[in-house]
Amino acid sequence: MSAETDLPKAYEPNEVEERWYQAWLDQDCFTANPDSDKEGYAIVIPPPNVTGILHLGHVLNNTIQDVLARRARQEGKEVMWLPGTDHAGIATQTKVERELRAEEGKTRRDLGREAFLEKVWEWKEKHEGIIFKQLKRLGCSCDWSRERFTMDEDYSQWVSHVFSELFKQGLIYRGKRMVNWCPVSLTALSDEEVIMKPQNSKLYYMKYEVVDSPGEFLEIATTRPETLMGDVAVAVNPKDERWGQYIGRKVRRPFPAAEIPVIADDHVDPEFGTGALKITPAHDKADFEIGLRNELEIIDVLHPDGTLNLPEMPEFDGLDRFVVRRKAAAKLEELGLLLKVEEYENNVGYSERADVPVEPRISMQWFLKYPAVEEARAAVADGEITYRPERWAKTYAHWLENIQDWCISRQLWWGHRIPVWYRADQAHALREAESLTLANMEGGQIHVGEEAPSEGEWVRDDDVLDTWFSSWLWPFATMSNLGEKSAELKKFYPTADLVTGPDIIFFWVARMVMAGFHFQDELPFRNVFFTSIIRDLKGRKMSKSLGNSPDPLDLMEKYGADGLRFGLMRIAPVGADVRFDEAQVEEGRNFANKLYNACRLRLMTGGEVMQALPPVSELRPYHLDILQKADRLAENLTQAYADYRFNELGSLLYEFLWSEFCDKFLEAVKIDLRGGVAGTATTLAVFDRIMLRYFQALHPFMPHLTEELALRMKYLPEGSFLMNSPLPEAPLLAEVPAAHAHAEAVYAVAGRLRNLKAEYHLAARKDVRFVVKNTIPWLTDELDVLSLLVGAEEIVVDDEFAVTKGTPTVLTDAGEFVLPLDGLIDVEAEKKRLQKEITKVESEVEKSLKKLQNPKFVENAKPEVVAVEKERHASWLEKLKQLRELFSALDSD
RNA sequence: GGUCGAUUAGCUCAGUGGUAGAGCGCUUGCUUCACACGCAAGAUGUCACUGGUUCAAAUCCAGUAUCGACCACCA
Repeated sequence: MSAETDLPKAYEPNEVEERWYQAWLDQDCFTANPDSDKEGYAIVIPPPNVTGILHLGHVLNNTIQDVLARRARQEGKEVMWLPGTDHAGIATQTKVERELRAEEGKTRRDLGREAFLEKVWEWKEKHEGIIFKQLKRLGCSCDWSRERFTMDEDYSQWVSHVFSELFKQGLIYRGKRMVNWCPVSLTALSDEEVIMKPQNSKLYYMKYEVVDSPGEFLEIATTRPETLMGDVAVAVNPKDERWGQYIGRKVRRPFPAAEIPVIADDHVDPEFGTGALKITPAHDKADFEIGLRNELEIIDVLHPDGTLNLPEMPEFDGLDRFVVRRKAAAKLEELGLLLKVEEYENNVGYSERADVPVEPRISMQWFLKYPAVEEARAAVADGEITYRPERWAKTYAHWLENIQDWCISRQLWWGHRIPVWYRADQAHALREAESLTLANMEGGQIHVGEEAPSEGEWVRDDDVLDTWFSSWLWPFATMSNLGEKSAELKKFYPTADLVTGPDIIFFWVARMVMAGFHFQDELPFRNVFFTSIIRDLKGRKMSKSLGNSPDPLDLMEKYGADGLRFGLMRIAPVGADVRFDEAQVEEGRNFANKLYNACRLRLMTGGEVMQALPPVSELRPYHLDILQKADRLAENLTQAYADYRFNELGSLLYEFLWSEFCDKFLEAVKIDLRGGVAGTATTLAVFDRIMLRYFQALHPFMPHLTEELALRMKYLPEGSFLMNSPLPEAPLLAEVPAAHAHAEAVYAVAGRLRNLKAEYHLAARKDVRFVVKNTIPWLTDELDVLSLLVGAEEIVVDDEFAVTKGTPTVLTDAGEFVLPLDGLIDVEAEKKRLQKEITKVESEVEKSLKKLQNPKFVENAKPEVVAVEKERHASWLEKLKQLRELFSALDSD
């Protein structure tokens, strides 16, 4: 016996996985060659935050990408899976600021821009790469030689170039606009970074006195009394009869005291509150619009950090907006102007990162009019880009059709600084200018570009760009330097598949499509696969604060990377959320072990690897059956890949190996595998031919295990890798002889006989004998296998066998099987068993009869459906007849 | 308010018009010379509800309920 028999009984993945990953790296298996003759296939990774760590969402997402990449290699394509990270402006800066405050008690302003940025770079150096180490542990076949970062110098050149181009095209402008302001991060946010959350608020009803009619009041409802100091008008709907008489008159704002006009505006909903709306143009988007329409003054009463800016009212000045809300309400009450307060649930916009309510605020920002909007819309609508699941295409289209200019400036330090320079002598005026456009550049007042002009003194804009303003260039800026049509770009762009979450359709996917068209004249990817959100068993999102998010590294330690990959892929439905259960990963681990043990069985038999199949004439039904199923598996996998049905791929692979290959085939040919029998060589050949193909089929899901087993089984020449071996094209069986069907028949009979044994509590007994009567001819050749499958001493053919009363008998398609127990069995028990079966069969007969007697069924149904039904009915009828005979034999004395 | 999903076994989910499925869990029996991370047998369903289309509906259509996601300037 060889050393292989000393293989441990259970597969131990950890050492194997580490060893194979290193081997792949050492042999440059993941490195893409842009000069290759093969067809190019590329995926760009959705760049994780540079200092991020791996969570289950990443595992799902990246496993899918790895499966696609590995499959594409097997299909003979030149694969480039390009990895990289995102600088994640707000997220990273916030982390560093928090650390700075905790450790040194300083703010970023205490350090100054340059020193602070140095800190952030240090932080980045310290924490970057963690997530990639984790992806390597998972087995991801990224081309690590091409790792990119959105703030790499080359990449930054792209960002600045794109800004300049868009500015020169008149698509970027600067202006004072109402934006979403985060009072904690002290920066503007895009609409997409604002999360609406339902909030238990209060609706305050108050009254403003009518100036020309003392004692008469206008009633107003608001959720934000803290902004009333910025009120410049009260608006009512012109059609609202209750208030029409006040339009054009004035009411008294109680504090600071002022007379403000009552105006008419269609926006006001007469049904809501009192039908009168206080107008605070500085602190509400809708009010701002109304202010513009009515040329109202803008009074800003808030500091950027959300505290009140109202020196004339020291009781409020400097206090937080929410404190002032209560104080203002109290003051109204004191003044007798507060009518009532109602509980009220409304939606409040929160800052995605800082998780505080955003403040609508007028500020000077840079905006982009999106380019290539129509092309981007059409690409998905016309199917040039395929969305999976398709329904996200509608979400995408809706966004593009209602697209708003993108606020791209951020009042942060970490990021790409806006490449705009102001002439030093005019800097102050330019910074405050109502608008800045192309005209200012043409007039020589500003310069746009990464470097200041050599002549004269220039100062740079202080703001940085939204992180997504760099991410949207990802598919091509990672592949080429500015101004260069790189080999990579020629070979791999457009990329094939993008795998990402539907939550970033607007942030990222849509914008990449626009950038692709605008800057490369070409869409950036052809397929977008949207992964599902992973939830816990209670349906909650995974989150750090809930503590319901298992660490993927722990899971890999416990179950192996392959186990985690397989478990997750099997449960990832197309387009719905996944409820994560560790038991599913355990299942993946168990599956790896099952395969390992099937191979262990083969290794224990020993013998050479069989390179060719014996002629079909030498194959038994079990061989034909499993070969045919292996071919069918390959076809089904191809189809499932075409449809991106990863969960189905998992199920197909699982089902074939466990149910078909192990439970049926291996059990049927076990004698051969113990060696030294006539059939051994044939069976080994079938095993080897199928298993090599199966390793390839499974490889994208379980790359480490399959490489390891292919090596141990000596299926591949020394030094070659399973991951690089192309999928075979020809099926294992060119033609399938009819005898393959005998195998399934034997398995079915075995099931019935095992069932019978169990009913008489003989499941564990190996010494039982069966007699078969009226069998079909070919079965006699298969009785040895049948005995093995059933766990019987022997099964003999004896048409003359006299069945004594009470002897259990089962009817099968292959004959009448008797389990002679010679009086051990209670006649009544056997009658009961038969009666149960008769009842079952009777109801089947009735069901199919009913169907066949329906003339409309016979007329309208497809002929093959009717034929099947007829056959079914006939066989049930025959069975019923036989069962009744058996039963009456018991009954008669 | 609008849009889009989901609802199938105790749990997680497959199932695109023709006999309701898998894994886990549960019950029973097995330490059988690949595997107890295993083997064998078994029980378990108003396919959310109400209508409609059809010879035939878990499947197609309409509505209802519940849950969820996204969009939206009712303060």
